[in-house]
Amino acid sequence: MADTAHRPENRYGNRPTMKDVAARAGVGLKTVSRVVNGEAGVTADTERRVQEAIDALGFRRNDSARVLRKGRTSSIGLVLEDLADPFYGPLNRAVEEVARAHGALLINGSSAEDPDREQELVLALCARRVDGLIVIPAGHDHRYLEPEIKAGVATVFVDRPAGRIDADAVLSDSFGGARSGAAHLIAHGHRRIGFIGDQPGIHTASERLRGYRTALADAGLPIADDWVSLGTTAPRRVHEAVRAMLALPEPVTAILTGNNRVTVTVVRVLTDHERPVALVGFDDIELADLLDPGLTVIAQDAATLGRTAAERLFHRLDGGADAPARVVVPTRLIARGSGEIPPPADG
Amino acid sequence: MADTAHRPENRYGNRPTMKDVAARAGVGLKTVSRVVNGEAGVTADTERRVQEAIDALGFRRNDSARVLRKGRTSSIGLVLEDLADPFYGPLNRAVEEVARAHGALLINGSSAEDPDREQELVLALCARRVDGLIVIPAGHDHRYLEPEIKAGVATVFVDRPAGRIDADAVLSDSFGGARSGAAHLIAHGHRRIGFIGDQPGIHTASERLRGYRTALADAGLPIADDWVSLGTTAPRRVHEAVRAMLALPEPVTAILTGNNRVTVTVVRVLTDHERPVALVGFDDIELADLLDPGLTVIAQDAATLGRTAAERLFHRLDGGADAPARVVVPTRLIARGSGEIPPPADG
DNA sequence: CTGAAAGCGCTAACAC
DNA sequence: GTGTTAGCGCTTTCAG
Repeated sequence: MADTAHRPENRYGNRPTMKDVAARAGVGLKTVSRVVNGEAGVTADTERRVQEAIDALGFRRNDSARVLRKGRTSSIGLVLEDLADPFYGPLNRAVEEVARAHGALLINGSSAEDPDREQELVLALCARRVDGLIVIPAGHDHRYLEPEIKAGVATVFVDRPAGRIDADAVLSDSFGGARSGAAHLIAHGHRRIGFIGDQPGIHTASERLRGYRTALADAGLPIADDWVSLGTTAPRRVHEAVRAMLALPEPVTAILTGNNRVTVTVVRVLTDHERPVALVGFDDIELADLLDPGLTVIAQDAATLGRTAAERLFHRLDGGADAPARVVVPTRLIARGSGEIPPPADG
Repeated sequence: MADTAHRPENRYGNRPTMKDVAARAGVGLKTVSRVVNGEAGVTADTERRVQEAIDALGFRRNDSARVLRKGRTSSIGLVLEDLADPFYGPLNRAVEEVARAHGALLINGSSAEDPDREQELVLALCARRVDGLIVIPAGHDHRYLEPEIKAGVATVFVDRPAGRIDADAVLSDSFGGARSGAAHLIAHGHRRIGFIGDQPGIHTASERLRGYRTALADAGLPIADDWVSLGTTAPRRVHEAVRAMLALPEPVTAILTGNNRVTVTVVRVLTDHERPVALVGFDDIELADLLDPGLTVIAQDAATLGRTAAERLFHRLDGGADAPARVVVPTRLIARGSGEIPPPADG
């Protein structure tokens, strides 16, 4: 047909349109639209004829066109650090469930902890005109989002706050969690407690360090420089940090870790160590209860983090115009054995 | 302005369009389009003026309109069972990386192992006109996809094959993996080996059962009915199955599990059991090497599964028209101790 | 209850 | 180099 000759090659494989359905059913375009969208005002008989044409043609509404006209995509974007990280799985799922309840689809992407990639991804999502955005930030400067937010893209940050802009954020209680973890070790008699954390530029990492420091200060305990190690979560780096703390003239008798990647490496090192060393890890880990001793952790509630953020987002989309707020989700200390090991009698 | 009065309320928060940019820069619409898309044929001076207008207005191209015109969304859909399941994390990420390399975004969703929800999600993605679809099927009848596939939606199934349609599938070697796991236990002297698997309706579950049966048959070993238990992965169900096998007059001396949820429960039960029982689990588990004994597993390569499926998808999108194929990704047995426990001397 | 016309914001095709 | 026109497939508006 001359009519279709102008179409781009792979134009949806030449799918039928409402116009095609209308022609086949012998009705007007708008009537098809009414049937497809379940609107009232169509005779049962007309509806049947239209439905037959739809089935015969294999018609499915093109939401791209619908979106262009309606101005809403009914989709939200979620940018996280790594889709493969088990910590983000429950968060991702929780966001999805809320989105689903609001009839929205979820577009996902990983920043790979790279600020440029984060920005690229976020702006691509804005170009797609997602209704809202949930971001676990990799970068520290989100001013690039200002025009987008001004233009109406609701945005909620999770796990870490936004940098240099005022925006909603839903965060775990890193400070309180780390403080309670350190306090737990102190309560079990430890006086030389090491902290092995992530890079201090990361908000949660510095908050956890602050919690550790506060707990020790509150207990009137000093902190030696040798007891604190911050850096990448690379096993090698962590491995060396642990060995160094245990090789001190007065070695640490307990360790608090700043996240689960660090924890795993520390567990491996301690398994080979002759003397028992107490350990409290930040973030829960699957099977932590099956280890011997069981791993005592400060558990974050990733699902609540995601659900809260998504609910906040849809609150905004529903017109909520209150000032940007910071919501803090509590952590929970789960004692399983490793954090209850007492210091050696001579320590 | 009267011009904007007709617009829907929340129309992208009234973002500027190319027309607005053109007016402000004093150029034609097409020139703006050229600048935005980096096309050649624009003077450096014109380009600068357009760029200034873009920045001043905070313009960002509306991809919804672009998609409508171009006929391709540059997005693919991934439907999996549960975004929160750690097994799917690496798969998800691998798919994302391939999509990203092809300039496509990823729309994600969970079927929650519910065929109706799978269908609903898949059809919603088709309405969005995703270029392609990667599906971990929950249901067993995918004929609902026939019109979509015919209309040009490339579709690849992963982890389990499609039901009642002929489509590409990328699968783990469930049969070979289970067979090698059982053979491993036989090689270590076991003659009474239990199998605790998932519901037999699930393709991978029945394949793994078949691998178990084949290994025992190949070794000339009989299989008692009491040694095989299939059903949900609910801890309670698995717990009872294990206890029953261990309470037989001639109890099993080794167990092969059908997936990681089952494995976790079995480990818990065996920890409390007086006699050591050998265990090989299907699927690797984080920290499996830290358990005592270390957990011997048949590891699937979820990332390869995802990458292979995504590559196949883009191969199709690039015009690949070969017949639907089934690609099998090998598994790997990782011996860590639990699978090398010998049977008791009297067994 | 039904349909014709306009237009969402962009790109393709073709002028100039 | 640049601009004009048409139209992607749908929803909105308004007239029958």
